[in-house]
Amino acid sequence: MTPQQPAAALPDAPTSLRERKKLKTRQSIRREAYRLFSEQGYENTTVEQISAAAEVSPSTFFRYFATKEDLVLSDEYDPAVIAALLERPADEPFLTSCREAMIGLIRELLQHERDELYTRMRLVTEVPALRAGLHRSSNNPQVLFLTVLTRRAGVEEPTYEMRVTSAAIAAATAEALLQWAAGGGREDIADLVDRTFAMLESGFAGV
Amino acid sequence: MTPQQPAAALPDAPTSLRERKKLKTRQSIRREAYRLFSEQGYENTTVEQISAAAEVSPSTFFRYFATKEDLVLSDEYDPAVIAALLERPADEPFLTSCREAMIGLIRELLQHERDELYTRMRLVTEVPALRAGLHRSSNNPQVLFLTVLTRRAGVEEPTYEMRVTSAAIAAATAEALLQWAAGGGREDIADLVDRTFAMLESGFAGV
DNA sequence: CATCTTTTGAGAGTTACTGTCATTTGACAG
DNA sequence: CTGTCAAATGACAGTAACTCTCAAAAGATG
Repeated sequence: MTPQQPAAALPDAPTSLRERKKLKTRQSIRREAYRLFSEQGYENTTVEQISAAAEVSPSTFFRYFATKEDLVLSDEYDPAVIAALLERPADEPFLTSCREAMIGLIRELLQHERDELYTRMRLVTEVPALRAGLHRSSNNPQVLFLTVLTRRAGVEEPTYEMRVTSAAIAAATAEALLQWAAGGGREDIADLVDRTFAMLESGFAGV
Repeated sequence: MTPQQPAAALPDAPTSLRERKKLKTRQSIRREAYRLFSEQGYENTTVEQISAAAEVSPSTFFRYFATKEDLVLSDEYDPAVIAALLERPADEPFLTSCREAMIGLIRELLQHERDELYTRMRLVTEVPALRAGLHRSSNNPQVLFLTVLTRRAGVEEPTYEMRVTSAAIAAATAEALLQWAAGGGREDIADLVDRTFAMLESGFAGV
């Protein structure tokens, strides 16, 4: 491991008034939405209610979030994940790169946004629509891994092997996060991720 | 491998007139739907159009298929998959059981319903909504594998290790089928599945 | 043929989204 | 401070996938 900078996981503060207002609106929509979700559930909460609570029009809601699912599933971590993966030595086994990168990022994330992450993952475990939505191309972690894998190999098109690898890693990682949320956030997530990758690396020897 | 009966992959013929009619309606809806999909695409085809073409009311459509996605994603293979998996020796590594069971089933399937399988997988590769829908609990292969794993271990609740294993296997198997469809159905699917499981078993050694 | 049960169709309602257009609001030059 | 332009917003109309309810049609049964 090389010594690290504080990991640019968080985008920098906006400058103009316009940008600041947009950010506030976005946060307001998210906050009100989560509040309503916790009070009456995801399915029983309409976009109209969320918009009203956040004091914007439904039109505006959909300008900020393409779908109601995106409210929960979209994040801004993609660039950080890609960066962390690319920082790993290119000759390291990809599984190792992923394990180290993911553990580092998640640790970072837990310090700053633990509650939000927990709420979100909790929702994903409980709402079937969200669980499926995880695999929509817009927020699919598989394409992230695939992107890095392809770039690392220095080729244009990913091979079949790369796709399978990315799919398996994405599925396993998602399972770790879901397990963490399902367990009330009490388990050590780094340990979960570690165990998960150990299984992948060992070819599921014990099972 | 034990010698096999002709694999009860297909449910037996219905008896009463009522049952025969229901089956015909179901097939008619599916057939007209696929025809319309191929003519104008999945997204551009409405349930109303499908219902009209199949000469049933939209109400009836939703009595036969819970959602428009289900038209493509639902199948009747689950019992066959479970049976094939349970036939394997319980002390065999689970990956081996899955590989053998899946290859056997897919071979069987290709002989009888190759065209339909191809059309469906093709649609899944091309329509993002369907790709995500693959992970809805109703048609999620992961829960299939998980069911068998749990039963084989003779426990009530699946362990975390079982969940990760099922998730990885399901993701990898899906990738094999999708790759087969994406390649125009020309590749040998048994070979694809074989390569896929080899990757899982080797711990993705090459990557 | 009469009756009971299952299947169907009609219709009204909900909700997530899309597209358009006029209005508002912040950015910026003079 | 003012006028102008671009970006953001809201109002509104429309679409399509469902859901629910109820009455009519059709197969099952004695």
